[in-house]
Amino acid sequence: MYSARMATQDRLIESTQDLLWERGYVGTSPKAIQQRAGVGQGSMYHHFEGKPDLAAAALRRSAEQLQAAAEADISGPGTAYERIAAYLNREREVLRGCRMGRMAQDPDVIADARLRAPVEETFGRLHGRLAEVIAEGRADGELVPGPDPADLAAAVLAVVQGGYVLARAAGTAEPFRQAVRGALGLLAAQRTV
Amino acid sequence: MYSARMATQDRLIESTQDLLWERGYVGTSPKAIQQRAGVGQGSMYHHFEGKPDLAAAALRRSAEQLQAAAEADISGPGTAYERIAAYLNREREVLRGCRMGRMAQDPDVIADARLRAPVEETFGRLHGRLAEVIAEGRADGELVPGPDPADLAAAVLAVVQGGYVLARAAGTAEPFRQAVRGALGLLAAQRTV
DNA sequence: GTCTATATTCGGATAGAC
DNA sequence: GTCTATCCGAATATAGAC
Repeated sequence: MYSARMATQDRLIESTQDLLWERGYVGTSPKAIQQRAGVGQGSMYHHFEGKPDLAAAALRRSAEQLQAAAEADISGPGTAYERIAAYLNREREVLRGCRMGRMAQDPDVIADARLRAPVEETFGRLHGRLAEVIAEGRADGELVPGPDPADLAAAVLAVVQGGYVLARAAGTAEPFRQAVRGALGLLAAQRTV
Repeated sequence: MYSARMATQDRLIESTQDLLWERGYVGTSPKAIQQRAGVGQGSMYHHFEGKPDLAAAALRRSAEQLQAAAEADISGPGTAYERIAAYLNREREVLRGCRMGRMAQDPDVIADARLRAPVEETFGRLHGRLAEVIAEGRADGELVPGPDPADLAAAVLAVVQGGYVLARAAGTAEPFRQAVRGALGLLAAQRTV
């Protein structure tokens, strides 16, 4: 249930964002969305064509938010290592998992280009930015020559996404934190300092 | 549809294993299981109490199979690095994702101790074995002193699980392979050789 | 052990009044 | 724009015949 001040569309979108995060696409029903938004059936179908349409809007918004948050860390001040560490250490609410990564598991999302696009784009951009930061670190002499920056960037992203998986499986955030420490330990060995 | 030779229970369990992998727990209906197994309603409810019971049996079996496969790589011949590389490079059918990791996303699985146990146990054992191998590599002088073996083991596991996520999001196996190459590149730098 | 009814609720949506 | 009524099929099971 959201502020009565907020526009109906926005309440519907936010409810959908939350439910997709918690329960995934298959597990999210229009009725549940309406109830959480405090909105009736007719209202939802007036503003959106149906569940896929609303989900697409919710995923687009989540993608924007996630990209903005990650960008803030990755493009912050500091060395390449520090910026990657900032990104890795930012992650929060580990047991809720990643809003975008979760969607990658859902066959109905993967099968629908409109739903998959925000997910693919989010990881594509993050990957690109991380690879740039690593390449800059190399160029500056901060990092030793070694594995392809694109490969390292993928490994960093994977540690985060996999960390979420391990944490949820374990019922505790500890595996996520271990994985991040492990990855940072390995990256630290790449520094010339 | 499975061999008519196979016992009804086994056909039901295998159908369930496949469907849980493809569609997750929420996305898997008793009817779909029966159809894939070529078995009627009554038959399924004769052998199993219901969907949760059947899912528990399927997850237990998948857990055994996954653990055995991973154990074969991790405990094979070679140095610590080579055994980890064997594990990382073994992964297959990347776009299908991990049968166990997928379950970690499903709230109904996570919430039910009986369903979550096989998932938790699988990752727990894999983590333990990987940490042992890394610790052995340290003790043998193959690997330089560095991050906690438990942290490195978690990072390795996370790279695999996260690699699956990135690959499915991208619609191609490439991100998985990049992440594995990146992780192996970082691990290679830990060798004393 | 397996099959065919039957039951109940939910999922996803349309129709039309206000 | 929002509400209520209604629709149809799927999800998950139970009952009882064979």
